Amino acid sequence: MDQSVICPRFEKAMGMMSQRWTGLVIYQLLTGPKRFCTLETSMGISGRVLSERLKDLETHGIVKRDVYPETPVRIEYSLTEKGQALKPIIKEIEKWSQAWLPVESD
Amino acid sequence: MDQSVICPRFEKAMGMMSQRWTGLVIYQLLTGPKRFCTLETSMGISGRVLSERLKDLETHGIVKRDVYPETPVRIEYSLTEKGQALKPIIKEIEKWSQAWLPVESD
DNA sequence: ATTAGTAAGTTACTTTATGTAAGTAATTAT
DNA sequence: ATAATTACTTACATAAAGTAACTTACTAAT
Repeated sequence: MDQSVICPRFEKAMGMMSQRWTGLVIYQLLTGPKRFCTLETSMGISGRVLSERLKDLETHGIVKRDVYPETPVRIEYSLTEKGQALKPIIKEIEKWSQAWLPVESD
Repeated sequence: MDQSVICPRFEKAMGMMSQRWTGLVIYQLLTGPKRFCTLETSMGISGRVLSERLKDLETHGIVKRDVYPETPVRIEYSLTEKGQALKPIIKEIEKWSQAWLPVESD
């Protein structure tokens, strides 16, 4: 019953971006590498889902995971080139929100 | 525990766009007004959720609902100016998907 | 040597969101 | 009277996300 008249690549990208938290994770990583606990507390996502999203994004080649064997261990997540290429999308969402949403939203 | 360092307007926009189906509904409406059953079958969304999404989008002033009392009744959904303003976001997603996703995706 | 602390997760369980399929209301055609 | 069509809604099932406690690996303090 899949009436996909829509371009499958577009549909895939949209499917990814419309998963809860994905956009915000990318937004956070646009300002530089971040560690797990920083993302967790700065965006209020649950560890369970953050873990899941980072794995997905890594699988899709959008996020890179680097381990620094310090003490305690430091693990940093950052955007790959493919991930950085999502910046224009985030910027357009930012522009739209500033143009069309009220400053005092409930 | 809400550590929202993020701009609340941006967060709201992102929250909307990252709800399942929202982006695809807008994508469909960018090509002109559509009726319920057309959206339903062309994108494979369930009627239950489509109904919910259209109501939300109408509440947010993004979608307009017009009733034509023909027989059987025709109801058309279209984008408002605020909704049309989302076009650049969709276009950027389209661009990214064409630049970074393989043609043959499983 | 035991206790405590920290980062990065994972696990078990609960709540919320979405899918499925059948049902409703209004109208016209047969 | 029965069937058909559109635009939904409702009841129920499954999938996704939230919550809080637990694990592993390492070090520092008692």
